[in-house]
Amino acid sequence: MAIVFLAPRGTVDILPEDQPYWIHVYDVIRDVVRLFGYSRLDVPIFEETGLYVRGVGEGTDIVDKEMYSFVDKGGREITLRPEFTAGLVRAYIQHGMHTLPQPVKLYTTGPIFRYERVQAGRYRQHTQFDVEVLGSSDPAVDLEVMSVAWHLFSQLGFGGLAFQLNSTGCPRCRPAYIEALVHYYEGHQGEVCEDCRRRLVRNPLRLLDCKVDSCQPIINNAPHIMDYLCSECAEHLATLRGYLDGLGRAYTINHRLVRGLDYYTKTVFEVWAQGIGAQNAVCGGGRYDGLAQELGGQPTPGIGFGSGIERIVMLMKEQGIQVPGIPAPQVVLVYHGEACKARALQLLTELREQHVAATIGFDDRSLRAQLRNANRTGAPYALVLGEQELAAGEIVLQGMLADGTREALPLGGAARVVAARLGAGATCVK
RNA sequence: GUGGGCGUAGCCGAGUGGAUAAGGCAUCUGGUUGUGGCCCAGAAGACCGUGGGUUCAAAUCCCACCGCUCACCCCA
Repeated sequence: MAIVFLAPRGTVDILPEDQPYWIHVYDVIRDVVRLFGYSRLDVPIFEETGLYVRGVGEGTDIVDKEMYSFVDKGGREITLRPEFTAGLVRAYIQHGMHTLPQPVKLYTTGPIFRYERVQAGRYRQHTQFDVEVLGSSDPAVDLEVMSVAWHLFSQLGFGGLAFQLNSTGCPRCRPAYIEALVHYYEGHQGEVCEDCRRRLVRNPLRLLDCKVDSCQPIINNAPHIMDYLCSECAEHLATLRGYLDGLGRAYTINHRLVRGLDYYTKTVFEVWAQGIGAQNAVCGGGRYDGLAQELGGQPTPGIGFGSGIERIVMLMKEQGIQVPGIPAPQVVLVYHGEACKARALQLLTELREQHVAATIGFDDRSLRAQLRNANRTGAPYALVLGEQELAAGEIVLQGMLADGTREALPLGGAARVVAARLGAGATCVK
């Protein structure tokens, strides 16, 4: 039989065998956000296109070539969310959250859509854990947000992650830096790659990001934004670094860290991993003190990050991190003959009402086939009901983990007895 | 958008011009009219990615397209 339909390019099915990783990541996220005092706010999967054009910025790759945009039946311009921040800031403004105690600490998880060429660790639909803190420009909030990421990765058991930190300045100091950078590169036009000549006019900050060998000496001698930060931005970074050093956090100041969204101001950071392909960022974020105002709200500083769960799961596999398995049923019902099947279905319901995780085989297969499948589930017990037992008003409880000891129980009230028997038992993990 | 690699059952994979396209895993059935794991036997499952070309003969050689994958760009 030829397979007709495949998952669309850039999308993946998260199969049952992968779910333990995902469940564990979500469990850890839940613990971390509780520990840090964050509230969940879910925003729609699609928004008005203008939100992202205004928020993320024209000229960014996301807006220029990566948005899944369409016109709905009502003629509205709609875009599948390519990031979380703009939507969450929109919700903050829409619901008057400036009236809440500030800052407001929010998180969410869910799918993100970007029309990109697929490669290892990069999908057209991926899932992010997103954190945003709105309403404070205190550098301690920068520390707080970075700490959420630190704690998450530490709780997941990762080693060898590299935290990268930089400042992108602000609208007051960044133009002077860009001007200096452009001026510097204009003197080296003949030496840099073709892409860099294009970046020079389109997006000068990205010049620092070039990986072409011949451009590296030029980058190394390029002016640093650190030397151009205004006193406010310089002080903000210095204070944050003081806090980080005080906590003994290892991080690298990366002069070349520039992020692809227009709204960033001051702090930007990423977390890098090795061994998951060329797309090595498992977390990226920064401060966006001008975004709320750009979106029509009161001036409201903010900072946040997104972290890609697909990449986190890749890294867990790469690092061999163990996660809890899927619980097996506690008991599997096995029957022989139609009368027994009908009675077994009643017992199945009774067991579930007693909170016993119970399953039954279908399609009237042979006892052997039913036991074989019961064994495969990893269930510690089977309950076998055949004509003999039914006639005697009994049912056989059979242990499945060892050599299969069998014990006859009265059929009436069997659910209660089994529930009591299993109640004290360990949770069974396949 | 650009470049590299790869397309043989659900999965892995042999086959490099010659007849009905190996084998393993998984699935189903049986060996035990009512008892799982191990073992054994059998069954089912493939328009060899699609289309065209070369040839007496193509899974195999050539071309195009499609798909997957990795990398560039950029990002999570």
